[in-house]
Amino acid sequence: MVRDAIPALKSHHPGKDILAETPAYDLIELFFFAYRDFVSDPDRILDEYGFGRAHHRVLHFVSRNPGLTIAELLDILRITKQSLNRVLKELIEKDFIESRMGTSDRRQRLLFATPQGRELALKLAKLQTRRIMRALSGMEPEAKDAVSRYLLSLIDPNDSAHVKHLVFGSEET
Amino acid sequence: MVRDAIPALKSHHPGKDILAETPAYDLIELFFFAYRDFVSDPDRILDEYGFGRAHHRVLHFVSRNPGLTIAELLDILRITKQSLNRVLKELIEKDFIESRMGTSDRRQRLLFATPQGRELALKLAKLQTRRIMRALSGMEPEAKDAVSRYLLSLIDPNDSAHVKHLVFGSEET
DNA sequence: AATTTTATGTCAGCCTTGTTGACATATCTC
DNA sequence: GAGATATGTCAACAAGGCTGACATAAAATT
Repeated sequence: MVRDAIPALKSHHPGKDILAETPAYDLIELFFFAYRDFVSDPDRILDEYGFGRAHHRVLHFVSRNPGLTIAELLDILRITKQSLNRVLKELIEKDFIESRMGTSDRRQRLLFATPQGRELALKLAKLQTRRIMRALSGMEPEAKDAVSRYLLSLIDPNDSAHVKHLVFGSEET
Repeated sequence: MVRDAIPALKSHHPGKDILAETPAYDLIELFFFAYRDFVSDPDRILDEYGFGRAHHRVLHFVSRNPGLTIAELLDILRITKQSLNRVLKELIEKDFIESRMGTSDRRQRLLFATPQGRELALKLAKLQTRRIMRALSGMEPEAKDAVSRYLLSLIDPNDSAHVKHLVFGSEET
């Protein structure tokens, strides 16, 4: 480990061993509190529809990726198909998501948000965006990019390519 | 795009609709994926002890804030005392946390992590720190500060002072 | 054509972690 | 002494994870 080659890893306290990894309590705890509040916004609205966070996640990714298959969705959410099916069934019954048979592979189900589903997904995304914009508003323009790169780097390296494609891959306009 | 259907949402600059708040999908989704992976590291170890994420949160904040009271812990975690008590009881029984009667107010319970508790808390914090350091390692030194300020600003303004004090306030050694 | 693999659905039951409501106890405050 | 406060506890319930087993249709392989 060529520690000195990476300034960010250099120790501020010369006595402390860098390998002991002084815990980054600040970033750990801020992450917890930020996430806690970040997901609380949608909760209130979801309640009115009889939905929970699990429904939100499914609706969000389906709305953002029309034609998503069950397998791809499972890979994104990292839950079992039984867990997914419970909430997905409700979203389909209440007409927020539509499931069509695959065209090339007819075993697959291609998922689409209905107009009603897209509307709710957008409403929730805007809510969260308002919080994000408020946070970014006081910061330098480069900050957003730094935050974005930080979050991306927190993701398991195995998945980062996949996530990158999902998040940035299909930029319309 | 039926922008003209809702006059109140019409933009001054065609194309850039301020009030429509184009969703920050990138930061929304990256936050989800980053958090998903961030909490997954400790999960594996907690399993070996028969603990879950709820135990982790309690142990973490007690370890970081020796003498924390039940009320303060409830305020941090935002859960009911019944939920807290379930996991706290287990942590006390298994000797990871110790509960002492308050000195000035004997109704209060002051919580302390035992040596075993501190050890586990530290082990988990180091695991998460490793992920954080890996993410920061490729970035400019100012990036950490930007991320920190961003996360802090995501928190409900009502709580940010409290969180700031909790996270940065008591820098011991 | 027969077989195997794959994508999905579904039943049944369990666990963790959140919730509400009611009630008990000790201690502090007025 | 009366009332407020900090905590503990019982019971029941809900959301959203999990495992295991089994079913079906369609694709892929042999």
